Amino acid sequence: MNIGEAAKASGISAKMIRHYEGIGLIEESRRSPGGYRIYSNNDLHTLSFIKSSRSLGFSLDQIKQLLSLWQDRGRASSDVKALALQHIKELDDKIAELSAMRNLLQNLATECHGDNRAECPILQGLEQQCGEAKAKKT
Amino acid sequence: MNIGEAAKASGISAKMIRHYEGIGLIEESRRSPGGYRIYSNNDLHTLSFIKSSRSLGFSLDQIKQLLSLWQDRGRASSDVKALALQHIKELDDKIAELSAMRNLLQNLATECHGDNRAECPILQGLEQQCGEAKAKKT
DNA sequence: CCTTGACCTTGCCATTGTGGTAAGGTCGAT
DNA sequence: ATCGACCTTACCACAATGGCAAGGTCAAGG
Repeated sequence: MNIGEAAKASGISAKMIRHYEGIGLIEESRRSPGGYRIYSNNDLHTLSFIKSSRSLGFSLDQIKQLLSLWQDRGRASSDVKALALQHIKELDDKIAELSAMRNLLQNLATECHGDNRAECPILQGLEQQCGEAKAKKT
Repeated sequence: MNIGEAAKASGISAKMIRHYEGIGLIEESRRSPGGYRIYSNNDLHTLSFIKSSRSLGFSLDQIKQLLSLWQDRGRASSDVKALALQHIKELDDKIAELSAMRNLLQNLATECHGDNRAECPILQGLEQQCGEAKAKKT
């Protein structure tokens, strides 16, 4: 099947399929005489695996590892689990970070009348030491 | 004060201060005869405001709006609150998305023995319809 | 046989926010 | 005069995705 069909079937855009090939996440596909990429059901299976992994928030780099474990019959499930647990931790950290932001902001917003007067606890909060909320990049 | 001191005092890197100037988030600063940027306490105040806003997860675009409201004596606090509520919604959406991922992944991980055998429910989950987890970009 | 339209190809640019590096200028102190 | 610490601009990079443009392929229908 062509890339368009593979895209539709896998839920990954044609653009991204080409990109994944370019960065070596998937192998270069076979080509038709005219140069069109051709995908087998097996390829589609791989694309779907990638799609699922992306849906769970794994990075392309992590997916590269997942893929090689997936294709390694001699893998230890502990290796997979380690990757998963690490990602769960990343998710938890991010969730905690966002929740902290949310709560701080919610507090400020609650105090704000939200009328046509200029006085505004939200702006006052931002003006002050509000930066205490440590928001680290991950 | 020079950009280095302003950076240290505001918690925003010199690199970013220049960048913010470049994209018009802050005005071009005064310059010393030698071409060095010079910052006043007032400028520092603005930088701190930006820092706080970033800590709460506002985008630079949103911060541009916040800044103009902040500097507008005739603002209505409702406008600020609207911005804040919108951002809270964004945060909530993101948190919900990440939590959904986390929970799905946690379920898979719980079922995985994590030993040296190859059988692995996590990989099996990714292989199957796991893509059900709709993870939309925001 | 030739045209048309749908699909494919590559390649480059944009996004968001931040970091890095390089080549050079400034400044204060010795 | 010189040295080190700081500054300047101007590029490149990341991650993951989208968009556009100029051109090639292919199948169907006239």
